[in-house]
Amino acid sequence: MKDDAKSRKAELMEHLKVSILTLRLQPGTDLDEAHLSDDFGLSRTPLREVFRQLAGEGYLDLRTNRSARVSEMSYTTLRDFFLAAPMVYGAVLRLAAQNATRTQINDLKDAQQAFKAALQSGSAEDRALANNRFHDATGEMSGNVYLRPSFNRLLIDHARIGMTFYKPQSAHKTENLSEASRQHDAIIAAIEAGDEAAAAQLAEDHWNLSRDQIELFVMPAALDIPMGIPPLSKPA
Amino acid sequence: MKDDAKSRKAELMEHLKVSILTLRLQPGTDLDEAHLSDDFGLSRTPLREVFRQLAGEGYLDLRTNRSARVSEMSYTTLRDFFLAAPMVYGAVLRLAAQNATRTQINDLKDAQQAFKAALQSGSAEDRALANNRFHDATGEMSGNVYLRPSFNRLLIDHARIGMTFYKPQSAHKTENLSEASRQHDAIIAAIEAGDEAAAAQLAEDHWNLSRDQIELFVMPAALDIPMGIPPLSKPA
DNA sequence: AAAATACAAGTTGTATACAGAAAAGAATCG
DNA sequence: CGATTCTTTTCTGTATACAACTTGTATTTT
Repeated sequence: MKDDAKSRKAELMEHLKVSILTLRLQPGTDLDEAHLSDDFGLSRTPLREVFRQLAGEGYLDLRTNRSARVSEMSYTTLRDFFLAAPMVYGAVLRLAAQNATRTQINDLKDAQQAFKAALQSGSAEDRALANNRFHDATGEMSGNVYLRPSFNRLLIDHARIGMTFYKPQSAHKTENLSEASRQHDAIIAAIEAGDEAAAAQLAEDHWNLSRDQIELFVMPAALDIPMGIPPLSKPA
Repeated sequence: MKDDAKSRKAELMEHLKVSILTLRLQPGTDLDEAHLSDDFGLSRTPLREVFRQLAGEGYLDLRTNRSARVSEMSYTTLRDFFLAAPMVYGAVLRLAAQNATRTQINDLKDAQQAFKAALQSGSAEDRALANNRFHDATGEMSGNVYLRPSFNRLLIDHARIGMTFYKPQSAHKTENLSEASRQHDAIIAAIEAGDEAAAAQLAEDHWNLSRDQIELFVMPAALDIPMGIPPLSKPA
C-alpha cells in the first residue's frame, strides 16, 4: 500500500492535534523536528509545513530560529476565553439551527453517542476528544467562514481547559458532566427543530456550566483546620 | 547588507498580502511557485512555507497536488460577512475601549492620519490599505487571542469588498468615505475615553454604512430610459 | 574568582535534486 | 473527422545536503 508520505503527513497532523488537545503535549512544550521526523518517517520539509499549518490554526507558536512550541495558556487565557466563547458559540449555534443539513445532524448525533460512551467508560482524554468532536460538528453546521477561525481556536483551548479542570474525580464533577450531556441533547433538538433562540440560549447555559465548574476548581472549599494545629503528619 | 532570505521572505509575504487585499491578485487566481521563486530570489521551500502560513490566515486556499490559489469570494460571502462582522467588530471595539494602551492609541491615530491622506490624494488601493491598517490596529488593542482569528479573516474580505464596491466615482461615494473618516475619528475618541458602549455603537454604525454603500452598488437606480428608445450613442 | 570572549555542538532555515501526479499534446482507432 | 489512449511535459511534493544561527562550555583576561 502506498500510504507513503501523504497519509503519514496526515497521521502526524492528527497525532499532534490529539496530543495537544489532551495535554499529552503541554502548553509551552518545545517540539523536536529531528525526533518527529524519525518517528513518522518524514523528512523535515513536510514536517515543517505541518508545523506552519498547525500554527495557523492556533495549536502551535512559531518563533524564528527557535523550535516550534505548543501554544501557551497564560493567566489571562481563562478571562479571554469566557469573554469570547459565549458570543462566538451563541452565534455558531444560532446559525447551525438555521443551516444544518440532514447529514450534518446525523454526524452530530453520532458525536453525541460517542460522547455518552466516553462518559461512562472512557478516560478524561476520550471525553475531551469526544466533546471536541461534538462542538466541531456544530461549527461545521454554521457554515460561516468568518466565524469558524475563532470558533476553532476556542475549541482548542476548550479541550485543554476541560482536561485541566475536569480531572479531579468527584460526585459533583460527574453530575456536571451528565448535565453537559443533557445540554448536548437539547442542542441537537433545538438544531433539528430549527429553533434559533433556543439554540442560542443553550449555548449560554453550556458555557455557564463550564464556568461554574472551573470556579469550583480554582476556588475550592477551604481546608477545615483550626489555626495553631498543624495538619496530621504520618508516623515514620 | 544581509537582508538575504529572511527579509525577502517577509517581502514576499507582504507583497502577497497587499496584492490580495487590493485585488491585484483576484480571488481564485492560481499562484505560480516557480515564477515567484525567481522574482523574490527564494527557493521553493521557504516560498511554500509562506503559502502555508497565508492559507492559515485566510489569504490563500491550498489543494493537494494543485497550485495554491487566492481564496475565493462566493455569492454567499457578502451575507456571511455582514452576519459576522457587526458582532465580531462590536466585540473588538468594546474590548479595545477597555484595554487600549497609550502606544496603541498613537498607532491608531497615525493610521487614521494615513487614511485621511489617502482619501484626498490616494488611489482606491491606498484607501483600502490605509483603512485595513486602521482596523487592524483596533484588533491589536482588543488583545483577545480568541477573537483575532475571525477578526483578521473579516478584515481581509473587508478590504476586498471595499475594492469591489467603492470603485465607481460618484459624489455619493465621496460623501460616504468622509462619513467613514468621521466615524474613525469618533472611534478613536471613544477608545481614548474608555467608553465601551459608544465604541460598540460606532462599530454597528460603521458596518451599516458599509452595507448601505454596497446595497447602492448592487441595486443601482434604474436607467431612466423609456422603452423602445435606445440609449444615446456617441458620434464617431 | 568573576566576567567576557571564543569556540564547539546542536538546531533551525534554505537550496537543490529527485520522485510522483496532473495537464497538455500526439498518435491511434472507430 | 471525432474520440480515446498513450506519451511528453509541466508542476507539485519530498528528501537530502548545506548554510546560518543559538546556546552551552571552556578558555582567557582583568
